[in-house]
Order: sequence, then structure tokens, then C-alpha cells
Amino acid sequence: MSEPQPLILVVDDELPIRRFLRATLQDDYRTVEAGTGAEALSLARQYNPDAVLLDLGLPDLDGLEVVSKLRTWTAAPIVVVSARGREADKIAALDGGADDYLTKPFGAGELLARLRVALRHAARLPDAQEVFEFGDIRIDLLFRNVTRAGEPVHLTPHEYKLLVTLVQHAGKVVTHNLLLKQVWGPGASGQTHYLRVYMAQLRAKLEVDSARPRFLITEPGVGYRLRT
Amino acid sequence: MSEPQPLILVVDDELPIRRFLRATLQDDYRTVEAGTGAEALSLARQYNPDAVLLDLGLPDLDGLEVVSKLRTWTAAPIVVVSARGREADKIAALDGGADDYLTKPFGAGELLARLRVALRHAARLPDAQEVFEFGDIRIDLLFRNVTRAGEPVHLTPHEYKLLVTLVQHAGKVVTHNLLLKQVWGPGASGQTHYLRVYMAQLRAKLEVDSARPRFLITEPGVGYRLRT
DNA sequence: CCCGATCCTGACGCCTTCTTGAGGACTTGA
DNA sequence: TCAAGTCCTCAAGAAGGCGTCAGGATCGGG
Repeated sequence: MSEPQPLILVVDDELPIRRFLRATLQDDYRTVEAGTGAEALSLARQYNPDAVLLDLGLPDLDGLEVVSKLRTWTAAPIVVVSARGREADKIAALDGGADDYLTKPFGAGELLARLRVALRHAARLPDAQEVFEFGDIRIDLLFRNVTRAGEPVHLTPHEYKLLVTLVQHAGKVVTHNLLLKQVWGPGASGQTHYLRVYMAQLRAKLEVDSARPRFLITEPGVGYRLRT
Repeated sequence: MSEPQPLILVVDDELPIRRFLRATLQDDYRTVEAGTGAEALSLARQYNPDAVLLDLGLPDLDGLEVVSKLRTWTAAPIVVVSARGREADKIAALDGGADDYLTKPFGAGELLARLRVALRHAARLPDAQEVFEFGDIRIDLLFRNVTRAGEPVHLTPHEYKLLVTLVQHAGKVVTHNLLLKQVWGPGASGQTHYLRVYMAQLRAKLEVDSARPRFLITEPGVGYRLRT
């Protein structure tokens, strides 16, 4: 059985360019096309593409916003295509979560090669798990849902990010600095007090006895760990 | 335990460019430099860098050959930097195993951003399992877990660092000064009493008979050794 | 503009960990 | 046998990390 062709979400508001991209990709990939940022986000949810080809110049949303919105729930590679060639634009996009940045005009061959690189990277990743369960806790990364014994648990943004970071390293010790960087961004290094406060809140919401946690384990002097 | 700066192998035969790259990288990374392909391969083996920055125009080997040779044994990201901007060159390099391709001239900011992308990808790859076992003791460096006969053993930060240092030189004698430097940092030189106290604690937690240690061996006047 | 949710910050007590010291055992060589 | 150096053990006080709580600042939606 041959593998199905990867699915690429193509996002561009100009029809001629979409046509060019479609023609370029059609031999090796299946494509889905969106003309606006909102449409892109909706189709991405719907089709869960293997990669996204994204033009930054969209009529409704800023391209960077699309990138960061996508990044909240998917690790699929995003290749940005843009007429803007300024270095600051490239840096913003790449640091914002894009995996590559191509400046128009570019050759079809280079686009395909860079797309192959992106898909190569994605293929090496372990399948991104979307649902985690431990005890009576259930975490759905796709829908940003957390339930305990079936009951929905409301988490604030920081609490949720903290939990996700722990979940993504399930079983391993996650150092204070890594947690701080993931949740509060770089520059929060050393503010371990944040972690104490938010871990306490997470425990209050998820643990039976927050004084004797079963899952959210403290590793003194090092960090925290999610026991599976 | 703070995370060390990533190590970048910089390969370019022109000294001024190497200097430029070094200056660009020096705030965020440690660098190793090579001027030829052969040197690059040898240094890569020796240092196992987190990423490689490679100029294709080398005096001895073809740049593509360096890429494919590296790819036979390492998955570290390779960012190609080249004066050749022809599309065919880019395609060949990217399909040959490079992860990105920058055409000179390029901005320092873009280089750094693309390097961050490359390292971000590498960080998501599954880590190599690092487990050491001797007797009924099992040490998992990745999970920071220590078990004895299957039962988890709780170690304080200093105890754990001390054990890790010994494990990393398993079988060999580790001098007092090296242990002190690794665990207590520079400036603790001469405080061998620390070692006595902490070795005693380790033995109490890991050995059957701490008076007759099977693994944590004293080398009088020199240091300690982990017998395997 | 107001209100609620969320985030930051500080204070406090508890507990673990680290440091330091003292005493005794062992080894080695004179 | 003695002396000197090195090592082990035990314990107590100091230091620092952690959990908890609550007040006030800040943010965002209505």
C-alpha cells in the first residue's frame, strides 16, 4: 500500500498565486486552499494538514497572528511566503513559529525543496499526542479541554500552559528555568516563586489532596515532574 | 543547574567570514571553527555540536559531500551558507540533508533567526535514552530518576550531581577537585570534607553495607570511583 | 467606565538540604 | 608502637527552598 500524498494547506489571497502554487504542488501533494486568515484557521482545524504554505499578506488577519494561532495547537510545519523581504519581517515570522521564509519571487524547485525539508522534519517527530490521561484527569490539547472525573476544570492561561509543558515532558523532570521560559517567556528566569504559586493553584484544581500530590510532583531544587 | 549554551560548528575557509560569524554568534552560542571539510568532519566527531553552519565553498571537499558524510551519523541541523545562489544549488543542498540554505549576503539577524529555528527543531527530537545500571541500581539521566531494586530513591540535588559525575566517568577514578568543581562549582576546591559527607549519604541510600561499598569506592588520597 | 478574572507580589511558617564541627577508626610509615 | 594523615560517622545549627494565603495591580470584555 503506497502512502497517501501529504496534504498541504495553501493560504494566499491572490488567486493567480494560488493557481501557481497549486500547479507547483499538484504532482506530489494534495492541497486545500484558503484566501483569508479566518478561512485558513478553520480549514486547518478541519483538515489537520501536514504542512501550511502561508502568504503573510492577508486581507483580514495579520499573517503572524495566523502563525501564532496555529502554533497553539499544531506542530505542522509552516512555510511562509511573502513579498516582504525585510530582515525584520523574516525574523518576526521565524521567531513567531514559522519554519521557513521564502521571499517572492522564488522558483518552484526551491519551494518544493524547502517543503520537503519541512516535511522531513515533521516526519521525524513522534506523533503529536493530542489527549493525555492520568488518573481521572484528562487533557485535550486540541480542544484546550481539561476534565477531572468527567467534570470540566477551568484553568487560567498560565495554569494551562504550565500543565501543558509538564504534560509534554510527562515523567521527566522539567527544570524551573524551562518551565519559566515556556510559560512566562525568556526573562522570567529565576522567578521560581511564580512556579510555587501556580503549581499550588494547579494542585488545588487537579489533585485530591494538594498537600500529598499524586501527579504534580516537586523535585526539590530542580523543578517539577508529572508522574504518570 | 543552568543549561549550557549550544555549541555551533562553523565551517568556512575564509578567515574574515569566520570572524564575522563568530562575532554574530558569540553572545548566544559557543563556537568551534573549521577551515576545511576534513577538519569540519573531524571536529564534528570530536565535539558533537548542536548545529553546523557550513559554507559550501571549501578548498578540499565539496560542501555537499560534507553534508552527506555528517548525515551518516548525526541528525544535528546543518545550515548552509553560500555565495552560490542558483536554485539548483539550493535544491541539491536541501535534498542532500541540509536544513536551511542562506545566500550571501545575508543579515546577522536572519542568520540567528534561522539558527534558532534549526535548534528548535532539534530540541523536539526524541532525546537519546541515557540509562546506567550497576547491580540493582538504575540511573536515568534523562528522567532524572534513580531506582534501587525497582524502588525510587530520593536524592538531594547535591547527591544527584555527585552521582552523575561519578557515572559519567564510570570505572575511572575521579579526583577530589574534579568532583568538587562539578558539584559545588569552582571555588570549592580543597573542601574534601563535603565529599566525605555526601559520599556517606549516597552510600547510605545506594549500598547494602555502607561500610563495605560495592560501587562507590574510595581511592585514598586521590578521589572516588564508581565500580561497574 | 465598570466589573470580574487573572496575575503579580510579599509575608510567614514549615521542612529539606547544606554546612560545619567534633570524635573516632583506619592506614601508612617511621 | 607511635604519629600523622586520611577517612567515616553523627549531629546540630544555618540557610534556603517550598507551600500557602491574601492584598493589590493589571488586563480584558461588556
